[in-house]
Amino acid sequence: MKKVAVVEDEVYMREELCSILNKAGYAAFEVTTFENATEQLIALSPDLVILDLNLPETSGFQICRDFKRKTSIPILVLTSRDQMADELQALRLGADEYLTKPCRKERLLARIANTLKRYEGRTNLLEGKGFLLDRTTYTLYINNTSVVLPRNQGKLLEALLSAGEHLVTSEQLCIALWDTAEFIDENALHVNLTRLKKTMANLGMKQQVVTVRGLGYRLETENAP
Amino acid sequence: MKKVAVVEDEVYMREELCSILNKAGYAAFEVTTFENATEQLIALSPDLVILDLNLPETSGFQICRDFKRKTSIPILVLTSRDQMADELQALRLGADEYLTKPCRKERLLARIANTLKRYEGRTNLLEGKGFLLDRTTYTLYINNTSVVLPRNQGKLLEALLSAGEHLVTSEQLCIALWDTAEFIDENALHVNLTRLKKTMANLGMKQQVVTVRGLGYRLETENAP
DNA sequence: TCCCAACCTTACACCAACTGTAAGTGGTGT
DNA sequence: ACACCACTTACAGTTGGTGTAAGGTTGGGA
Repeated sequence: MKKVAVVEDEVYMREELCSILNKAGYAAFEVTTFENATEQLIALSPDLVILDLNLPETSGFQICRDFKRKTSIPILVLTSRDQMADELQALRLGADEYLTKPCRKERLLARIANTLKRYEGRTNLLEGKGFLLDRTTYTLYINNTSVVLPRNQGKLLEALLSAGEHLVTSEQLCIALWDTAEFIDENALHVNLTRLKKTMANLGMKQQVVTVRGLGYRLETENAP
Repeated sequence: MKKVAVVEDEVYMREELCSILNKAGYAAFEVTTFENATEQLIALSPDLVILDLNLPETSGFQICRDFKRKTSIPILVLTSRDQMADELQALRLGADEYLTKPCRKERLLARIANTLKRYEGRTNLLEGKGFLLDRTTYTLYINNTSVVLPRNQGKLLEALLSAGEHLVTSEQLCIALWDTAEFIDENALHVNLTRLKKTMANLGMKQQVVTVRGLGYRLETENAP
């Protein structure tokens, strides 16, 4: 059953929403304190967030941006603010839908279902500069096409990618590959790195693996020519 | 530059839209005859389609369904029909956005940008009941996880899926597998089908392969228990 | 009821792709 | 110039996908 988080300060509205969601077969969770709403949401890790914009103590916009920066969970903004500027702002900050109150429950449910559908399978995607990586299958999406990376190359790219563009030591990479660093096989690691570099180059990826002599490796974004 | 197709019968509206799109940095393409609109769209393969519902000779709903069955390109419905029933119907048939005319261009552009962003990397996904299939790599997305199908199983599932739930003959499946039906190897086909059935069962998929004796195969959706 | 064709299952052997090994090359700092 | 680290390449073992073939089931017509 899909989890939906409801971030709304007005009690009656919140309960009404939860009731609708539960009847429609979702598991609804209420967020009732807002100063650390983003952390609460991350801890809850729902499949979708319904977010009001007018909140006490903080702004819905703020939550929207913070949450989207850390997750790829969809956000549906449901608000009484009907100014276009608000809508544009919310969409720009990463909201996936923007509905204004009052909103009939059929429309709300249809939009929720629609949004969830489009996020199907998107849960395990890691985001790189100009590409996406599925951490489960190591399918790489780039330039409107996709390739399945060999397992080792996938693991390496995942390890590098989840470090942002920070340095990753050989040891960490060994653990990523073989779940142990006891008997580090530097050679095998280098071979696998070479292979990854080659396939990334062949795909024309914007990010490339850079070695930091004596320390480890990191991803680096190519400068525009 | 992203390609946007405009399916709209009213000349003034169409040109206006294209002008807005071009100014915003998209490459706009007009569709002006509608009886084979789906084929035209497929041939064009834009990054997004703007679709009117009231068209001569055919229905926007029809186009929406047909197009979504064959591609995973996003559709933004832009129509003067403001009845909720129309909106629900469009969303159910696979539309990604539903805007009613008149619509300010800022809102339209914001929604377009938003939709395109969320479709990044998803261009080759075929949609099944409760799962998605990447036609390039045969990565299967189901239940918040993903698996890469062996190539033959992927080809078979792709062939079955793109026929909706209609019948597919052995001959068609052979062509899908080996690009020829000259020397049909019924046996090898059956073995591959068995394998596909087994992996689908193991994944607990809602759709399953049903054989129609003497005619061929088709996908069937399991009834709820 | 029996029979035959269509279909399914299973096991096995071939083949392609990925992986680690190992030997040899390049390049960087002292 | 040397030592050390990093890279490249080739090769062989392993794994997993595929077609083949043989035997088992199913279903509809005589």
